[in-house]
Parts: sequence; C-alpha cells; structure tokens
Amino acid sequence: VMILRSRFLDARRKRRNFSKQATEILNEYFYSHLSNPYPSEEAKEELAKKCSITVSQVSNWFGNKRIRYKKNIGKFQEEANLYAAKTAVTAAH
Amino acid sequence: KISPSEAEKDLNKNTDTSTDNSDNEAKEDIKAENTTGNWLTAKSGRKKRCPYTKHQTLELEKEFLFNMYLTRERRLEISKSINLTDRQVKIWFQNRRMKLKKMNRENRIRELTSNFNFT
DNA sequence: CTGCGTCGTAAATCATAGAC
DNA sequence: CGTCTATGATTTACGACGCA
Repeated sequence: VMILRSRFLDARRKRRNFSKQATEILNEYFYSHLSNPYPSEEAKEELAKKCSITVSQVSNWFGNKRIRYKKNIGKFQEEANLYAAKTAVTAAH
Repeated sequence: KISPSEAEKDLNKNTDTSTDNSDNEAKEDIKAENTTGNWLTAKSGRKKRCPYTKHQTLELEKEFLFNMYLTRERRLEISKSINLTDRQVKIWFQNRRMKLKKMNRENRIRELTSNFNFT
C-alpha cells in the first residue's frame, strides 16, 4: 500500500502534457469563445471535470493560451480554423 | 459572488447574441477586425516583471515565515535592506499569501484522494 | 479619501516533457 | 541518442473591487 501510495504521490510531481482529449476540449472552448475566452468559475469546474485536471490547471491553460495566441495569431490560424469548422458542424447538429 | 473580476471582462465584453445567428456575408469584415474581440488589449504602462534574486527571495521568505502580514514599519525596513520598493514588498506578500492558500487547497484535496485510494 | 486586503489576470520566465 | 521547442507551472505587477 505504501508503495502504491508513494508511487501515486510521486506521479503527481512530474508535469505531464495533458491528454489529447483534454487539449481537444480546452481548445474547443477557447475557439468557440474567441471573442471572450474567459471561462467563469463554473465553466472552469466543468472543463476541469471533463478533462480530468484541476481548476488551477484549467486557469493556467487559458492564461497560457490567451497570451500565446495573442502573441502570434498567425501561428494558431490553422488550429483556429480547424476548431471553428468543428464547432460549426456541432452547432449545425 | 458573481462579481469577481467581472469588471475587467465587461470592458471587453461583446454582445454574444449577435454572434449566434449572425447574417454572415459581411462576416469577413467583422471577422477580420473582431474575432479576437478586444481581450488582447495590452496593459499599458506596466512595469516589466523583474525576477528577484535568490537573496531577495530568501529574505522575503524568511520574513513570511515569521509573519504573514507586515506592518508598515517592518515593510519599510525590509524593502530597504533588500533593495526593493515598499510597494514591491507589499505585493510580494500579497502574492505569497495567495500562493500559500493555493498550496493548502491542493494539499487538502490530495489528502482526500490519498485516503480514498489507500485506506 | 487612504490604505491594505483578496481575486483574477497579463506577461515574462522557469523547467522539462517530448517531438524530431 | 542529443537538440530544441512547445507546454504546463510559477513568478512579478496590476486593476478592480472590498472593508475599516
């Protein structure tokens, strides 16, 4: 038990990139709210749950995303189009 | 409760309702200028972030251990001794308290999670 | 009105996972 | 495998708001 416990606690120490699904969900929200990409506390909680990460991590992600997007919109254009198309389809039905 | 920092956002807010249905066509114009809203408005005249030295951080950290809140006098002494403005010291303590709060929050959650998994 | 408190964030910087 | 860059986290600095 202690071994499992320490393993669990250690695992938490190393930063891992988020899963592809999590990033997918975060990006969907970001690009579908591009005019005001500031999720409310409630929205953050929901995103955190869906992504299996913490609310703080959601905040970090949006903070990083906003500043990096702003710093180089061109670099994100492809990604933006991709998610725009995706949400358009979703919205369509 | 709804209040938290809504003010700043209000400044950038736009009428979403208009975005939903939108009558496309002229979209391109709107898009080109407005897709990103005004949220990228840069903050003006802000001092550039300047990482503190190890010594400065250590002194601040030591003082924080002694007391989380500073009197004006103590703040002045410290700022002078480590060559920071007293405003910087004030803000450092504010940020440090927020950091502590966050750490406590995380520890609490972690403990609950641990119990769930191992007891 | 002053003045310091929290809260949420911008922006720069740090650390290192991971892509190549 | 060693280099780098992208990515998540942390560190300064404020603006907006609160309370005494």
